Amino acid sequence: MSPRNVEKDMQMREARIEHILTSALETIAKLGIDSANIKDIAREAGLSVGNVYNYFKSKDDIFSEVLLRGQISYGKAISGFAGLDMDPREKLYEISQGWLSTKSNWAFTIMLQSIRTNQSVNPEIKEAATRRFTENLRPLADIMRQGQTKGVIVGGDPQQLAFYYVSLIQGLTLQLAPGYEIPVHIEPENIVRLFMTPASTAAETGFFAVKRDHKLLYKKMFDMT
Amino acid sequence: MSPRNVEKDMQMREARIEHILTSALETIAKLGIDSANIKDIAREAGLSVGNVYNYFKSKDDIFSEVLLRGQISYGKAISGFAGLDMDPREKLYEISQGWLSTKSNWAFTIMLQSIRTNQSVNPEIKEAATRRFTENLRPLADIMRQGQTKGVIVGGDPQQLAFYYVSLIQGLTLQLAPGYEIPVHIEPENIVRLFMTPASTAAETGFFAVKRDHKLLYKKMFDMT
Amino acid sequence: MSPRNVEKDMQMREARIEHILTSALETIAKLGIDSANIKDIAREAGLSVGNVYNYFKSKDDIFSEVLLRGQISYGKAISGFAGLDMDPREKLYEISQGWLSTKSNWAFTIMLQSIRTNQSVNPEIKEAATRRFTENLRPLADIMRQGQTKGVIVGGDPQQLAFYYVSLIQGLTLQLAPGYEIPVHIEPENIVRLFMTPASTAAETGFFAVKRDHKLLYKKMFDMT
Amino acid sequence: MSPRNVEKDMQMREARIEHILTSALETIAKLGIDSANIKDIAREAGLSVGNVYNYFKSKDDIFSEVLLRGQISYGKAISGFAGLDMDPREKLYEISQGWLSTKSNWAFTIMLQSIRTNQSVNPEIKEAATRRFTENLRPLADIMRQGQTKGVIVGGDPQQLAFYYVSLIQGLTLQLAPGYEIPVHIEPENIVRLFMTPASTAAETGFFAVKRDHKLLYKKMFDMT
DNA sequence: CATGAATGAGCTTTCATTCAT
DNA sequence: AATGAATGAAAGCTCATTCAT
Repeated sequence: MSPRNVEKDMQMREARIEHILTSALETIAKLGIDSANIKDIAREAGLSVGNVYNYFKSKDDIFSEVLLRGQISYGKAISGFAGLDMDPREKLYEISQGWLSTKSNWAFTIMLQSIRTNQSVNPEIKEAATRRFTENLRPLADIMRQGQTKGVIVGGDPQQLAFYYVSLIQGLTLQLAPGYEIPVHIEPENIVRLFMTPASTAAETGFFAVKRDHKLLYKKMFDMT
Repeated sequence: MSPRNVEKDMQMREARIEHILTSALETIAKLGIDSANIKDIAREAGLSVGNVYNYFKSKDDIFSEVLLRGQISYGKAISGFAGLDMDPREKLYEISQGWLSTKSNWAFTIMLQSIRTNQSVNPEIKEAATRRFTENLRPLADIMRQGQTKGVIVGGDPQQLAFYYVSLIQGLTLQLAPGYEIPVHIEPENIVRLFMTPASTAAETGFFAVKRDHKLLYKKMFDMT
Repeated sequence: MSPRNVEKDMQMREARIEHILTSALETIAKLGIDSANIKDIAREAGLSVGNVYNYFKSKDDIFSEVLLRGQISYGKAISGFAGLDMDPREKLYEISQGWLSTKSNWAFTIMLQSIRTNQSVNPEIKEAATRRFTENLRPLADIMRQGQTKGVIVGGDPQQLAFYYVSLIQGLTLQLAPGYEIPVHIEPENIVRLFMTPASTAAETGFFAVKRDHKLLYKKMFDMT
Repeated sequence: MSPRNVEKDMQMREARIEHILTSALETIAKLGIDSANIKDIAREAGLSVGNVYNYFKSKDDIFSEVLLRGQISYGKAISGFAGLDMDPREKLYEISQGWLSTKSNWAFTIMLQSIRTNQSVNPEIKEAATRRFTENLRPLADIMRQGQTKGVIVGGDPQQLAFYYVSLIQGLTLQLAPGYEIPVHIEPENIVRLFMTPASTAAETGFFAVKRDHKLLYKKMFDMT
């Protein structure tokens, strides 16, 4: 019937969607979420403005989809770490290191805040974004609990600890936004140490010195899709 | 005509400026930084749109002035704490408690990020905001150092610790943005404990139970302008 | 306080609103309802596009307001006729003559239809327009009833007769749309005769020949606001 | 290749064209003439957008073709009635009843008006639509004349009477547009009575009570293509 | 200083039409 | 013929900023 390969079309379409989302994220990372408009995103993607609307029904749709995929991807990565047989301290280290070294992550953080606090955004989208954020705390709380069981992570409500950890990471992420850097070093091992028990900290001799291709592991987790 | 009148005029003008800035902050807190426009701010201030422009030359001007004054005020408050003769842990507790309990503080955090990452904002303004942020780390680092000297705060570069602390507080502040709350408790004493030494944590028996009108103290510091 | 005359401002504002509505009607009459856009209306009114939005919140708002005022005005005129002490046949004649001789009335008829049948229009607006149309049938039915009582108007449900009469007038109105005229004369007295009883028609000798400044009377009724 | 195939192709093509036109009319009837776009029409027809352009060169082309065929079909039906050996009153009754009971006829009326009043439509198309409308008055005038000869239809210029009759029917048709109904009954016999002579009306005892499958006859006339 | 009407650039979105496959 | 992705010209609307009063 159709002179075109339907299956290939579908694949192309999915690839385009992916491409637009990537371009949107990059545009936000470059221009800031306020200045990033459809024209810029389309240009970044190498498409016409009108064509973008063949794949997404609105700008909000694009933005919330970018955030959605980021949150899902992040959630899977953290869940992956939670399920690994590895020192919980090391898990936190890997997560911190991986997240902070990925250039455009601050854009995700900004988007999450923007979507949650912007009055003109559809309430359902806001609610969904908040809910996914909350859900993503769970695997992190699991890691905290694992650490507490082993006596290497400080006591207290694991979910609250997870919340502090995530807030700290997000806060730091924002400081890493391009343009004007803050002249203070960020060292993942020091971040983790804040959550470690006295004994654990004392005993730890060169724990973090272990060589490992961190990025690879983190990336691997992210690709556990 | 008389010098008295001129002076009084100046005071009136300064009061107006203050009032507009307050209204701007409240509007942002209410509507989000994207939706807050001049008309809204003018309405909140009870002024006409045109009249607002008699006091500020642009919207960006208002926003960066709001941020500027917030940063200065915050800096003074922290410096005030740094100079006090008080247990450093208590200082951190007071600061955490005070900051997190002030409703519209998340708006400052959003503004700082918005100004720093928005491409259309004047680079000088961005640079200034970043610089002031960095400067405000110093008194906090002083408090950290005081704690380290007394052996109650964990070791490491005090400025880095201050940076982590501020990032954590800012990250938490964002989660407190109105609309959709995250169902996790935030307890200032637990935040401070993350930065305390083993010994300090162990010895601390009911340390934070001391009754005090925290808000009053924090407010007092903030009003040291 | 205000250096401007507030009352005068209000009057100006009302005049502007009126002016925009008139311009909108004229634009529709000139270009057709499909082609009439805000830019055209603004140009016709001698205003900038943006300024139009200081008086109306949307294009639909303008259109439905035009229709609303037209319907109200029409309703008042018909009610006025219904209350007059005058031969009902003459009332119908006046109404027919007056309505058909007003140039832009076809635009009202088109608008009513457009608003009622356009899926993208707010349902409340559609409902309101339909309701007002129905309400405006009543005074016309009163006139029919008056005629029936005097034995000069044919029998049957007065409201149904009114509905037929209005539909006929509206149908004719549409044929009068500018551009390409239909080469058939429209004679108000013949229209009225369709609704007259045999006796009434027979007895009528030169009834409609009576000289009168019809337009004046009709206009007068319209201005009974 | 063979002549047979060419002929069959032509038939297929004509069937497609017919199908698209029907789909266009249904889409307009469903969504209103403003909202009906090519994508909707193509979907209704079960074709791709691009393929529709293999049969029509523009949207206006489709619309004016829908109207053209409707007008031709209507003209043939009326001419058919004019040529029948039947009471003229009955002819009018059949026409009224048939036209008003066909669901999507209001769409034709709207289209006629839209095309005639829309400035962006090709003038030739507008002129043609108006001309055909005028031509279609003739057979109706013939029916009026037949009635006048028999003394059952009121006097006056037959063409003018036909014009009134058509306007009335069109006016009523618009009121029948879906969405918000006007709560007034429409009774075809009452419509016809408006055009009947006193004697005719008096003598008529149960004239319209004659049972007949009206729709069938009307349909039959319409299919005289 | 005070007002809010006025401007116009810029944004998001729609859609008839074209075109590579 | 058949497809739907691609285009680009508009449309509606918003809003920071200016300006006559």
